[in-house]
Formats: sequence, structure tokens, C-alpha cells
Amino acid sequence: MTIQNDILDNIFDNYLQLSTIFKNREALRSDYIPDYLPHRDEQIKRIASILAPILSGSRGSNILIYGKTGTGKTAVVRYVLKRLFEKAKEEGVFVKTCYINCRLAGTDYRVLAKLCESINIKVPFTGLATGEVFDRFKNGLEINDFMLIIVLDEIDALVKEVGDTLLYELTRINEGLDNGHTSLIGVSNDLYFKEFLDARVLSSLSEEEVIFRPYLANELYDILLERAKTSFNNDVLVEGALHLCSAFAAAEHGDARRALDLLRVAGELAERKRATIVSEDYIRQAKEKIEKDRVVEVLKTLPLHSKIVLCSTYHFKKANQKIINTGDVYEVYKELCEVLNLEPLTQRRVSSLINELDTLGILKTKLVSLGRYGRTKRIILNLPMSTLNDVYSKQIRISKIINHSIRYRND
DNA sequence: TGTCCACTGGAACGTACGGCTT
DNA sequence: AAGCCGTACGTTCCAGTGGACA
Repeated sequence: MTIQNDILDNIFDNYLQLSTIFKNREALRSDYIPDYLPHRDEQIKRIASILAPILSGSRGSNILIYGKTGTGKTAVVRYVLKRLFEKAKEEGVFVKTCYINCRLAGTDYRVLAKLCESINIKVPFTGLATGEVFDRFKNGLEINDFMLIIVLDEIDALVKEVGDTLLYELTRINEGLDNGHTSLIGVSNDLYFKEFLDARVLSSLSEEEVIFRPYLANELYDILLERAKTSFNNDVLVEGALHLCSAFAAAEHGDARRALDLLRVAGELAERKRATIVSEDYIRQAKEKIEKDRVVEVLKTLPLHSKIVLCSTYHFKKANQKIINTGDVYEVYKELCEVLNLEPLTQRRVSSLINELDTLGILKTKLVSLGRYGRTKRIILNLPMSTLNDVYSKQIRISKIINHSIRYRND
């Protein structure tokens, strides 16, 4: 037995002893499909009855599903499809399902590549024309006589990014098929996403519509309670903790995913502290941890020039300069590039980077008009300076510009 | 009331890259 | 090998603009 072995043994033993909190941690992950989804009976029934004709071999209507993040859309769809799939198998009907997150896929090509993959057609990740991939997909359906249910999650993200060309093709695909057919289920986080769609696409895609309202605090509580039963050991969770958790999540547009994350992280924190119960306090700590972890992760993985832009705003905040605009940020950005021996990007590009950082919630920007003094963006660093300092001091290249003293003055 | 600032943000285009088909 | 494709990341160009100021 080596010393290292001892240490590892210790860690693992400790872990096993520590696992007095969770019964099944996985049940708190957002991709877990529970056996019961509280407060979604209506939607489950609706979607199931729309898709039911598939069991008799005919095509189900296309469905468009709306609702904010964490309202159970994905869970309900996956739940219904899972049951449908099992039922179809019993009945000897051959059904295939394909779930695609459009935001993660990002482009028409990659969505199509995933569709091909789901019917066992191998497609290279680049090199082919999009039309070619579409043809292969269509042929695959035809030859194999597949009944394919396609779930396009976060469909709004794709349409906003690259338009609705692909959706148009997909909604028409059945027209050109003698064998095999598809049903589309579009899932959108954006209630106004319809406006981005061509009328023909819209009418075809939204043959049926299902809306998911945000959960109320008491509904979130029921959901958490249900999940807690399967995930936590008995008597571990303080009732007040559940209430606090649902209250936090209800304040953030009734996002159940957030609530479940909160509960899981709180449990993990308690576990690490060797606590035997998960109290309200752990929920509060979890809330802070989740936010901080998110920010740190974003800071670390940002492209180099975005980091420099961020450091530029950091220097203004450090110098107590509250009001800064794009021009100021760009001047300091150029100065920092010089320090790093880098060719600076154009102001137009930096302007886009600032917008991206705004979307990530790291910067806060506001378009203002200063009359005679032009139009620009007010920019505020939207995170604690210490967080940025901690993360970037450890990165060799960026640490050089963190402590650089700035020449530029904007007064 | 018109001017004009300091940008914004859309659009078109360029370049490099990996990888396909023929 | 030639010619094409999608993707990522960038540049260049430029019309548009809200409102302070003369």
C-alpha cells in the first residue's frame, strides 16, 4: 500500500460516508425525465392526443410549443415521446424520434447532419453542400420508410440566427415522399418568435399550438417536493429550504430548471460540509455559487480580444470612472493590445464584442444620445472586480494587462 | 430650426481552414 | 488536383440617428 493509495482510499471512503444526503443525485439534473410531471397534465394530454394518430401509422400534426425556459416544455415532450415510443413498440409500429437543440447545433447544416445521424446516415461535419445533406436525409427516409418525429428545441434561436429556410424545407418534406414521413415539434422560448417566420412555414409548423405558462411558486414547490422524494434521503431536506428554493425560482420567471439546480448544488454543498441536513442557508449559498461559477466559466473561456475589452472596462472601474462609452473602451483596448504586442481589431468589431459581452450579462450597456456629442453606448462592468481579478491574474498573458497603468484620460 | 457629433448596426465581402466530390 | 462547400472571424463601407447646441 503506497501513500498515494492511502490518500485515494481516504477520499473515496470519505465520499461514501458523506453520501448521506443524496439517494439519487441524477434525479435533479435537468435532462432527467421523471415518472410524474406535476401541473402539466393538460399539456401532456394535448401533445399525446395530437401525436396519437402516429400509432395507427398516419402522420401526426406538426406542433409548435411556446414557453419560457424552465417551464417544462422539453421534459413534457421527452416524456410523451418516451411513452409513445414504448407504445409503438408494443403495437409493432416503427417510430423513430430525433431530438435536436437548435441553439447548440447553430446552423442549418448541423441540424441536418443530426437528422441524418438519427436515421443512421453518416455525414461529414463539413465539406458537403447543405442541399446535398438535405437530399441524403430525404432519401434515407424514403428508402427506410421511416416515421420520424423531429423535435427542434430552441427553434427560435436558429431562426433568428440563420432564417427559416431549413424550416421551410422540413415542413414540405412530406410532399415529396412516397414512403416514410415526418412530424415536426418546434419548441420555442420566445413567445413572439412567430413574427420571424414566413407565413407558409408558420401555418404548416403550427397546425397545433401548445403554450406552457411559467410555474407559480406553489407549483414549483410541488415539483421540487416530487423530485426531492427520489433524489434526497429521508428527513435530509428542511421544509423551509424547499420553500426558499421555489421562491427564488419563482422570482426568476418560474424557472423549474433553476430551482432544481439550486436544490442539487445546495445538497452538494451540504454534503461537502458533512452536514446531515440541507437547510435554508445552503440554498442561499448555492444561489451565490451558481452565479459565481457561471461568471468564472464565461470569463475563462472568452476569446482573447473579448478578454482585453473586458480588462479595458475593468481599468475604468478601478479608476472610479463611472461613465464610460464605446470610444473610451476602444482607446484603452488599443493601449492594452499594444502592451500585449497584438494588432487591435477595428472599432466596429469591438462594438460587436461589447454587444456579445452584454448578452452574456458580463457588461451592462445602454444606448444613449449625447446630443451634439453624438450617440454612443454607456458601458458598465457587471461583475465584482475581485472576480475578474482572481480569474485573470492566473492567466499568464492577460495578467500582464490587469496591473498595467493606463495612460488614456477621457476628461 | 437646422446642424452635426460619435457612434450604431446592417450588409457585403475577404481570408483561412478543413473537408467534400469528381 | 481542381473546384466547391460550410464555418469562423474579421474588415470595409455607409446610411441612420437622438438630441444638445448655435
